[in-house]
Amino acid sequence: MKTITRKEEIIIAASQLFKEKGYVGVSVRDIAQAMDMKAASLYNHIENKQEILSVLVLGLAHEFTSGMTRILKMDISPLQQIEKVIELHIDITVTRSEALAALNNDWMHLEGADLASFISLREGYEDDVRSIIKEGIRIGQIQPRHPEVILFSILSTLRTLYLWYQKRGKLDVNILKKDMVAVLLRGIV
Amino acid sequence: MKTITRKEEIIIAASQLFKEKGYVGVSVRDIAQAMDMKAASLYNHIENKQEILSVLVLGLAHEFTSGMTRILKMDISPLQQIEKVIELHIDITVTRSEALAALNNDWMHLEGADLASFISLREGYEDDVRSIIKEGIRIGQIQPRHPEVILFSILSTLRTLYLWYQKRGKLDVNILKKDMVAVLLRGIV
DNA sequence: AATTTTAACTAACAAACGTTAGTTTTGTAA
DNA sequence: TTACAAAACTAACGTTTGTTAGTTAAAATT
Repeated sequence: MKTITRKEEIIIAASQLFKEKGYVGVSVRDIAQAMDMKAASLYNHIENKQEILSVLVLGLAHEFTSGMTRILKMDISPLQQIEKVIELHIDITVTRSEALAALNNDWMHLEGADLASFISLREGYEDDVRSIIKEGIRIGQIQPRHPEVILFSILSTLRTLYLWYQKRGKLDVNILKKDMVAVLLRGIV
Repeated sequence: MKTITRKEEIIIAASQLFKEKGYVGVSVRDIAQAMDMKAASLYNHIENKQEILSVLVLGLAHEFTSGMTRILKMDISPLQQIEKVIELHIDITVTRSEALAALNNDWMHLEGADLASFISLREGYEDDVRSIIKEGIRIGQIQPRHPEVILFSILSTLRTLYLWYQKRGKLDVNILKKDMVAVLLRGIV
């Protein structure tokens, strides 16, 4: 029985506000109002405002990293790994779109160790995708284009999918995966 | 002789700060400091803080719109029009990356008529790209995939190019255009 | 040389910010 | 029923926010 703590409720409420106005644009009083309580009461559950951001951003970053670790362990071709990466992003987009917004737009408002930790996780993740692409090129499975262009064009599409997914009536996830894989891998012509 | 006004200097300085910390994360005192003056002095040149954002975002939105108008007037195929759209985005990314950051991340902090005007410009622009894609599909030049997936995957890549362009050593614009067109249109396999 | 305009300054404002301290209410366990 | 812990409250704090008013120095115009 997975029960939800008050702290988690606060973080969920905050993440929805962050998605609309950004971390700095949302005050603790805004968050409190969304929870139907007074701002000071929040501090019975959280240490400070930044902890909310940290839980959202670092929590999600670890989800990506562990997803990547799982993919790298699979005994499949680079191209199939890229497919798995696309599916990973889509799954996370569907289930955690608010946290994704925070990760994309507000990570720079982390400080100290949390900020350093996030940057390192993100760089590691990009390095992993880059390696897959390079290996795919090496064995002739992927076109010998500048790897950075490929890396960027795939990742930026996947990273901003959350902006678009819900707006367009939440179409079926499996159809979305199929179409995204097709468009990203095989192009549109 | 195109001289630069003090107001424009302020807007340029502000846009660089906005790119790092976001519109709400930058105070007018931050902007003043970057200009080596006191915050109150800014108000000899601007009406208020939001005017800076408005000039950046709406100015750029009109650049996109007029670029699109130019493309739609050309007597070329849908696929060639998409190519032109890609080139338009790359040109703007290279010359106006700070304003692009504001347009992407801070447009929601506009208010009233400016906000409405931006939303309408953006929707019109997306409609234009969508129409090109649909026509391309109709005449068999573009794969009969869900047009929204194609639209989104191209636009999101182009919109976030600014995040990535400068980081990777500002490679040659023409090479970039060629590679982006290839990856976005013909895929990577 | 006198006048006007431009663009900086200092000082201050009311409002909003994140956060703390101390107190009261609410729900659970003895 | 009492005792305790959890979670709300009120009140306030020191800062920072965007902005205004009034003043002064320099530059341009008459």
